[in-house]
Amino acid sequence: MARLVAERADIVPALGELFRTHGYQGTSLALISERTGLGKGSLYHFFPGGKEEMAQAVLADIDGWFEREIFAPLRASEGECETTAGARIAAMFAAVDAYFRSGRRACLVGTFALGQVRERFTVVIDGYFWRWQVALAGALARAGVPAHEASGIAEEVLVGIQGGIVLAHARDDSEVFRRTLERLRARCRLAP
Amino acid sequence: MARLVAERADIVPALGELFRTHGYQGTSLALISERTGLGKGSLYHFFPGGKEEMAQAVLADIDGWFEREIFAPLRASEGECETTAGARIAAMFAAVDAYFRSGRRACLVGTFALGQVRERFTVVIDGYFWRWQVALAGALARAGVPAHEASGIAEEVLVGIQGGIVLAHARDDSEVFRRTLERLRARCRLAP
DNA sequence: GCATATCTGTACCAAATGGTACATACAAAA
DNA sequence: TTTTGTATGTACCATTTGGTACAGATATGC
Repeated sequence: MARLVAERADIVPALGELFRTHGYQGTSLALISERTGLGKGSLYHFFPGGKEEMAQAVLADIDGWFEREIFAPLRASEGECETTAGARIAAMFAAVDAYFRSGRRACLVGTFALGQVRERFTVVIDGYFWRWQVALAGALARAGVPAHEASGIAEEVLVGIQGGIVLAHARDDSEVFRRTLERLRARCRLAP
Repeated sequence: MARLVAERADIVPALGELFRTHGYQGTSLALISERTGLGKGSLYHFFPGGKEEMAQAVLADIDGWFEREIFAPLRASEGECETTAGARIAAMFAAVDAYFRSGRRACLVGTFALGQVRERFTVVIDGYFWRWQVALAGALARAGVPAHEASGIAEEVLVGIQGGIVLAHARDDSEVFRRTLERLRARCRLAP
């Protein structure tokens, strides 16, 4: 009985990839057990709430990552550090491209939003998109975009990212996603 | 044993709504049986291939509907009838808004594209988006949009529709979808 | 009226589902 | 070294899964 993981956080990323590619219902405990290498004993030790708690943990992990790597940097007001708001928006696009692997990786929040499972995770799903849009709109305003346009453009960016992921998957082609990001970047009045 | 349906086409729409909201794996035969009112006997009579054949039938049905109501009208060259290419594009947006119920109804093709199920239905998923984009690009060109821009704008429209659906679901708000369509309409240089 | 092809309900199947119980192995603190 | 809390594997559970078999009901053509 060699110990495989020290804490549950160690397998959350693997769980994330499973839920991404197989959906909530499509991710069976057998599959989870196989991919993580952990038996049911361990799984239910780390996640007493079973599959639902695993999904919640994954969503919290993703939410935390975006908060740290995307939302917070966007919100950081100028003066705190030397980078401009424009540079931070550019950094967001780069991070998004990397995170979603140019559209080859699905957005778990978006995937959950589309199905019936949404109801189980409403709060997280709702918060994720709202906080992203508000943070981006703020950065856009600080970058010189007229206040009444900022929120609309931010919404446009989120729509584009999600749509780009869908089309990239449908066509099995990451170029659609890259082109979309490029276009959105231009829409934010940033140099490529 | 009262007869409920004359032919399998009668229950395909109901199957579509089930797959839309519960996904492929989430749609169990028990659920199908309950919602359609048909027992397994009837279901396997109409769809000997089981669930997979049901999903294929639904996709074929959807594909046929879009071909008839969206793609073909877009392709129709001017002169065949009196409407202009611009009017046909406007009609497409209206039809899309109605079909997806302003984003409250998911796109089954998009949903399938995101998950692992994609592999089972690659051909249909691929064809659906390509034919749509090509037809729309043609109509745009005929409406006066420069040829080198038409395909890009068409892609932008498809991305926007899919992204709009995702965000409308996430926020449980159809306004995001309507705003997106409005914006895309403007992008096609059409009056609202 | 009768034969035939088309439907439909029920019973059944093996496999997989999410989940529980518990004895055992391990590591770190005492 | 013993103790204690943390992991882990295995066996097991009821339920549900997708799918089959088939007898009986219902239409339709002759």
